Amino acid sequence: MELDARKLGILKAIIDEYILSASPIGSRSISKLEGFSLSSATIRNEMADLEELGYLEQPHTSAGRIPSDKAYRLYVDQMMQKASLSEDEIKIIRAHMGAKIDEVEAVMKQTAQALSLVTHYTAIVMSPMLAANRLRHIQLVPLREGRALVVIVTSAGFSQDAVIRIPEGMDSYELERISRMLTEHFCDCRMDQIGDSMLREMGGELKERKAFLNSIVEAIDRKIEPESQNVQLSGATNMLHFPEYSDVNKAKTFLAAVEGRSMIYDLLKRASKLEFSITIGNENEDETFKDCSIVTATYRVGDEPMGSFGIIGPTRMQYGKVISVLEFMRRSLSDILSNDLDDD
Amino acid sequence: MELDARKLGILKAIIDEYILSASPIGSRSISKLEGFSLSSATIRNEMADLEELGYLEQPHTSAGRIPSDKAYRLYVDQMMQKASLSEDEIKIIRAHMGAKIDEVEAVMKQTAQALSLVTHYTAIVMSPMLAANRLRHIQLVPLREGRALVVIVTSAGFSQDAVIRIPEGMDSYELERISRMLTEHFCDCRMDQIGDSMLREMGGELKERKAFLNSIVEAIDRKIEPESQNVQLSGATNMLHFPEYSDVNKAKTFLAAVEGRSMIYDLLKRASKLEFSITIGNENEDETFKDCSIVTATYRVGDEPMGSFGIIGPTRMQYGKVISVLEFMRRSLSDILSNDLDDD
DNA sequence: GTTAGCACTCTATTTTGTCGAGTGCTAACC
DNA sequence: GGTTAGCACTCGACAAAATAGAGTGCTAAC
Repeated sequence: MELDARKLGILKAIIDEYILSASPIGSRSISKLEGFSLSSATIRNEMADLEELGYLEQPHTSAGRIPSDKAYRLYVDQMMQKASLSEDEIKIIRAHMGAKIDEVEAVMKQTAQALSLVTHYTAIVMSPMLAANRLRHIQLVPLREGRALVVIVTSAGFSQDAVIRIPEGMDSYELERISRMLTEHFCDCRMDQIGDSMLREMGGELKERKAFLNSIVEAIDRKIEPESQNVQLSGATNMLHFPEYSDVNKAKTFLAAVEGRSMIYDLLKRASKLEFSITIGNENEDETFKDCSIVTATYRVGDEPMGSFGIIGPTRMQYGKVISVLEFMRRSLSDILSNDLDDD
Repeated sequence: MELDARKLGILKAIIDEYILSASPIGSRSISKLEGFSLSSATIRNEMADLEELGYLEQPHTSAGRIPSDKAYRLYVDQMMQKASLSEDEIKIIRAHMGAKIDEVEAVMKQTAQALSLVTHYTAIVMSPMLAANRLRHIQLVPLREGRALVVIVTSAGFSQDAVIRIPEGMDSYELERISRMLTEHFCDCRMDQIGDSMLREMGGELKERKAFLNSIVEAIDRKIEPESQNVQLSGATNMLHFPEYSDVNKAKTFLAAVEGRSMIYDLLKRASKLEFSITIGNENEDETFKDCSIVTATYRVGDEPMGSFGIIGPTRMQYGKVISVLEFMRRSLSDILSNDLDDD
C-alpha cells in the first residue's frame, strides 16, 4: 500500500484541521471540506489505511484521528506551505527590534519577546558565541582602588566586559600600556585561543605580570562562552493557552524544564550547527519535549554562525507561520548585529 | 468581645496548621493538638467568636475555618516567630552567591535563584538604582569605525556601559581627552543630574561637541534607571506546586503577570523606600496578587538604598522562614555589592 | 465555663444513565 | 473495483443521583 495523491490530500487536510482545532478529526468533517467530493465512508477507508501506515493515531476506538509525529515530519518536509507574514506581524517585530538597543543582551531580549508575541509560542534565544570571533581590542579601565574593568571588542563588533583585580600600585598609565600591548599581541587571535597563545608568548616584559595576565584571560574565557544563564526566554506561559497543557502537571513539568534554561541551552547549541532545524515530538531527545516541536534558526554575523534561536510549541504547531517568522527574524537579527547595533 | 490569650493561641494554631496543610482547619484537629486540653466543642465556640471578629473565614457552612488577611496581619505583627535558617539552607545560598561573579546582573540572577531555591516561592530581584549614586569615572573606549563604548563608574563601584556613535575623525587621543575632561567636570555629580549640569556648564571648549556630549548623556540616562526588563525572576513555576494554583487559569494569570515584569518592577520600586515590607492578600493593590503575599527587603551599598528584592507566595506563606531568608540575603547582598564584587 | 451528643449542612466522590460523535462492516450501487 | 448508504457498536463526555464524611451549631447536662 502506498501513499497516493488522494491519501496525501486527506492527510494534509487532517493535519491542517488538527493544528487549528486540537481535537481528533472525524471522517465526516473532512468529507464536508471544500475540495473533497467523497463521502465520509470513503474517507473512513482511507483513514484506516493511513492509520495502518503509521500516519494517524486514534486516541480511542470511537474518536476521530490525530496525526502522528511521522505525519508531521512528512508535512514539514513535503506538504506544508510557508505562510508569509502579515503587515501587522511585521509591524510588531519592527516595533520591538527598532527600539534603541545598545547591548547584545538587550537585543536578545527583544528578539525573544518579538518572537513569542508574533507566534504565541515559547521563544528561546541564545546569546552569540564569541569563541570563533577574533580579538580586535582590549582596554583596561581603572575603577575604584584595586579594580579595573577589562573591555574586549571582537572582530564581529561585540564588546564584553568584566571586573578584575589589579596589583597594588598599578596606575592608569600602566594599564594603558598593558592594554596597547595586549591589543597588539593578540589582535586577530581567536577568542578561545588567547589563553594558549598567551602561555606561549608570555616571555619578555610581560613575564613579571603573569598572575595579572592570567586573571585577564580567565575573565575573557568566562565571557566568550555564553552560559545557560544567557538564554533568553519569552512567552513560556503561552503554552498554558493550549489544551495540550490544561493539565497542571504537564504544564509544571514543561515550565520547570524551560525555566531551568540548561536544556534549552544545550538544545540551541546543538542547533547552531544548522541553518534551520525542526524536531518533532519524539525526535526530541528530551522526555519533557516529547510532545513539543522545536524549530530553530541560526543567526550569523558576516559569514560566521553566532548563535541560534527558536520556537517551542505543541507538535500541532503552525509550522508554516513559525518558519516564516524565524526566517524573517534571522535576517533582522543578522543585520542588526552586523551593522546597526546602537543605531536609531 | 476581645482577643484574650486563649483566642490568640487558637488563632495562631489555626494559622500554623493552615500554612502547612492549605485546607480548612476543623475544631477537632485543633483540640487534638499538643498544648490544647480543650474539647472540640469549646474550640468551636472560640472559633465562632474569632470568625465574628473577622479573623477567620468559612469557605462554606460545614467546612473548617481558614485565616483571613486580617489574621495574617496580626500573625506577622505579633505572633510569628522568625525561623532561623538551617545549615543546608545557608549552604545553598553560599553555593549560589559564592560563585565568581563579576557583573551586577549576574549577582541579581544568582540572588533570585538562591531565594527561590531556599523558599520554594517566587523570587524577584531588582537591579540597583544608580540615580542616587555619584559619578566617579567616565571612560570612552574606541570600538570599530565610528563607535565607542562609554564606561561609567559610580561612587558605589558599579559600572555600566553603552555603545555610542562618535563623530567622523575623532581619534582615540581625543576620546581620552574628553574622558578626562568629563570625569573631572562631573565627578561627584549625582548620576541623574549629569544631564542638567552638562547643559549649564557646557560652555567653553566642549561647545563644539554638543551633539556628541548629548548622546553620551542620553546613554547614561538610559543606564541609571533600571527598567522592568532588569527585574530578575526565579521560581515562578514554584507557584504551581501550591493547591491554590491548581486551577490552570489562576496559574496563567499569575504567571503572565510576573512574566510581564512591569508590575513587579513598580512594586519593588515602591518597596525600596522601606527596609522591609510585608503586604498580605488584599493589601496588594494589584488584583492579580489579591491572594498572594509579598515580602520585600531593600539592599544598600554603604548607607544608600540601592534596590529591593523579595518573595511572592500564597497568603498562606511561611512568613517566619521567608523573613529570615530575606534578612540573611539582604546582608549578603549588601556585603557583596559593597566590597566583594569579583572576589573569589 | 466546659463538654458530650445529635441533627443538620454542604462538599467531594462515586455511581448510574444518557447522548452523540465516530467507527467498522456489509451490502448495494455505478 | 471503487464508492457509498446504512446500521450496529464503542467509548468518552456530561449530567443527575446516590453516598460518605467532615464539620458545624445548638442544646442540655456536667
